[in-house]
Amino acid sequence: MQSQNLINVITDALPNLNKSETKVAQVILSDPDAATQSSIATLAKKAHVSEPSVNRFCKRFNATGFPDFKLRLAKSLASGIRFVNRNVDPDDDVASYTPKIIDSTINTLALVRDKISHTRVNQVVDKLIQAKRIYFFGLGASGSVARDAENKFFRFNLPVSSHDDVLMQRMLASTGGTGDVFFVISHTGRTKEVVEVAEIARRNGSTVIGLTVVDSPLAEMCTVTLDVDVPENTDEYMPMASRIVHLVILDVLATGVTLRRGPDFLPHLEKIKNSLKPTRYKNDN
Amino acid sequence: MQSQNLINVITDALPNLNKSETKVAQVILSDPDAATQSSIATLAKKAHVSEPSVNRFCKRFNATGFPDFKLRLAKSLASGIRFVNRNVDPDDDVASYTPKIIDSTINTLALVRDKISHTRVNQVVDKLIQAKRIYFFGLGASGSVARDAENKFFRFNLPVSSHDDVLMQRMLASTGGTGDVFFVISHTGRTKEVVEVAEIARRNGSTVIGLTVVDSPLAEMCTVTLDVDVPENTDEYMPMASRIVHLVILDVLATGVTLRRGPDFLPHLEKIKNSLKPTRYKNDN
DNA sequence: TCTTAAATGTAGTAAAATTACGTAAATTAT
DNA sequence: ATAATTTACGTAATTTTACTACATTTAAGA
Repeated sequence: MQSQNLINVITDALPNLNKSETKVAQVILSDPDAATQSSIATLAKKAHVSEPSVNRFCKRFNATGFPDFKLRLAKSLASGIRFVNRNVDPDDDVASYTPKIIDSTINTLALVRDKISHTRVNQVVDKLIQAKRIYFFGLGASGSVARDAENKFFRFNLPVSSHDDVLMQRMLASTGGTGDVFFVISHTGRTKEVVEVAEIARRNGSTVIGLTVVDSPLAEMCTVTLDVDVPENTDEYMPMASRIVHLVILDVLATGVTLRRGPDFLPHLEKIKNSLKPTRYKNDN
Repeated sequence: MQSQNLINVITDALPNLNKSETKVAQVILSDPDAATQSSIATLAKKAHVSEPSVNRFCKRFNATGFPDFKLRLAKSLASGIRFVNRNVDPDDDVASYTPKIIDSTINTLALVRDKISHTRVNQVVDKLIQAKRIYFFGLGASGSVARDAENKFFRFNLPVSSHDDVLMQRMLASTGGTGDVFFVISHTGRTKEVVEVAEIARRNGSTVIGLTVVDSPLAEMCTVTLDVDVPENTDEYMPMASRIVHLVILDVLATGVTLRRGPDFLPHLEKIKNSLKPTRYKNDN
């Protein structure tokens, strides 16, 4: 993997290096932080090798040159990198598992940020803008995602509802038609009931949007799919990141819709916000 | 603070910079990763300023010079996290607002990771382990967080329920007692109804756990509070990050409980996982 | 409007990194 | 063992990059 820690890479490569490269490696490993702040000349001196040797050393590790190498070394040294991609151990204490779980969520989000299709997002926003009515469907953990989505989207002055009852979902899907958008959320994309509901809705001419996994049965059934390629967690201790990802994607969609509505729509949002003020103790925003 | 992220520092300083420095800042913030790989000349060209201006800019941020500045920038960029705290503009397109929203969520999570009190997390896990029964309470957006929590915690073979009905919450709070844990989730910590419910539960001898804001009326009412110091979003376009944070904290708590239960408990979790297999199309995990 | 200070740019200089090339060491084949 | 060939390493020149000193412009204050 590209994001593998440079220091580990160097340590691993140590036995395969030749004389002068080993000298350079040792100097860097003995004080990587100092290395990031030295010039090629001082480093060469410290390692008792020539400058080009240091340069060649850098290129061996896929850097374009010495400055690039230092940059990558600096990134490896950054504090934020700590727990990246590490799983929770059965004997971890709070101070260990807390950042691990949060970091793992952060990494997943970063992945989604870089991979999500903007075209698709746009298409979905299009559909949501055109909708006369929106239904959010989800079962299990996706049920609360659907509910959260309802809480976000009712603000757009549209009939919106969320459902986690399979029978209810079937009935609604079969009564829907043009102008109705069924927004189906599924962590696996393979739950039979969910796929069937999507099929029913589709057959009746409704728009079906899927927030689910690439190439899943559900994805194939939808008008547009926002397929998220979140790595499946095999670890028992690790929580499901897809819920979080789905929520954030719904945030993105809601923002997309708000922007399309234009600035004239903002007072309406403000009104909703203010409606809650009397329910709160003072010193509020 | 020294470990403060350079990008945040630049963003904060933005209003105090003079013309050419602002130009430089904008170019760097718009693509920090590119900045770390450019020479002072190319950066100066991009920002339409002279090279010494870039150099002065770097020195203003306590760097010894341009290379040192790039190094520090690189560290801030480590682990794929862009800490940029840019807001969504009314005329942003998908490609702009999508990463902005995800980055903002990531940024908030990173903040929580560094600030959350491990002692408190431990205390809450203690209480949850000892609980005979757990009620998750939340209104509005926190309602779906509560529901998600229920979906996670029922796996521990405990009577668990979630409620978003104020009357129901009051009744349950007043009938509770020792061994009952009321887990109250609130974005603001100032919703009167919620604070009252917490008070009722507390009076009846139940344990009240708050997932809410520091120094809020709710926080003061609780046996233990996990107070999250998530920056309030004033921007209309920006989604509420606290929901996500709350969900992730609940992930952390659930993991804490799982670990305390020990390895003997894993087969039980496995059983629940397997129970869903028949509901899915094949080729599943 | 003049004075002064701050901001920015120009041009020259120094430093750093890279390349081309040559020599030395090591490896292989004879 | 020694010649041939490859690989490793260094020297020196070149190029790129960063920095400094100073000049010019712009803005602010009197």
